[in-house]
Amino acid sequence: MDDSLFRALADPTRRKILELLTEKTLTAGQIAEQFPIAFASVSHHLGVLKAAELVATEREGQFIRYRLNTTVFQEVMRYFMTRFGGQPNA
Amino acid sequence: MDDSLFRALADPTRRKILELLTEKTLTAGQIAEQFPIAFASVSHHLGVLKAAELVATEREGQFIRYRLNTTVFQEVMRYFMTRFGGQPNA
DNA sequence: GACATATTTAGACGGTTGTATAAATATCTA
DNA sequence: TAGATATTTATACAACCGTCTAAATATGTC
Repeated sequence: MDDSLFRALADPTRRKILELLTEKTLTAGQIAEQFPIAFASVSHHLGVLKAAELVATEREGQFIRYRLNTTVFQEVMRYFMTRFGGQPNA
Repeated sequence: MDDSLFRALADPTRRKILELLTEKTLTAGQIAEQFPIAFASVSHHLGVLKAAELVATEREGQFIRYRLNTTVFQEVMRYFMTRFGGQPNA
């Protein structure tokens, strides 16, 4: 399991970004304006999420549109199911 | 969702500890001897896992026995299922 | 009580991380 | 091309994190 994935999930701002993206795709600006921190800081978080392949991007003119990469979430869920989804220990 | 939970999962040594505990319960020493780092460092990791309630402990004479807390894992899986388990976005 | 074993706690240290501001890059419009 | 908007990159800095050694705590044995 890739370490960058869990590290990316370890920050609450990044998890919030992911939750926003479950509703609909959003541009970087639309995401940034929902947080009280600087745009550049949100951009940094987006970079972390993208490096972990939790999100994907597409340029749309001046804008860059972000969407969830659901494939990787399936990997995360499989990780938990296969390792920790069994019977409780004695 | 509690922040300590994802932060606890963000370290590979701690994830390895959790995987060891899926097999059977183990004492702190049995866990520590499986890693190339100092016992005190493993003890620190165990403290983080315990604070996140991913593991629980029980004293057994001189030893302290660690076991998985499967309840919290169910919460983690529910988090992913409810938020990211749906249809891919357009 | 004295000593050995098991484990945690305290304090220190270097590397990483989240944030900020400023500069750079990319696109659009006139 | 010039200027406006959207976004990222560069740089800096304080806070956090993983690790270490040493000391402290707890239990068992003599």
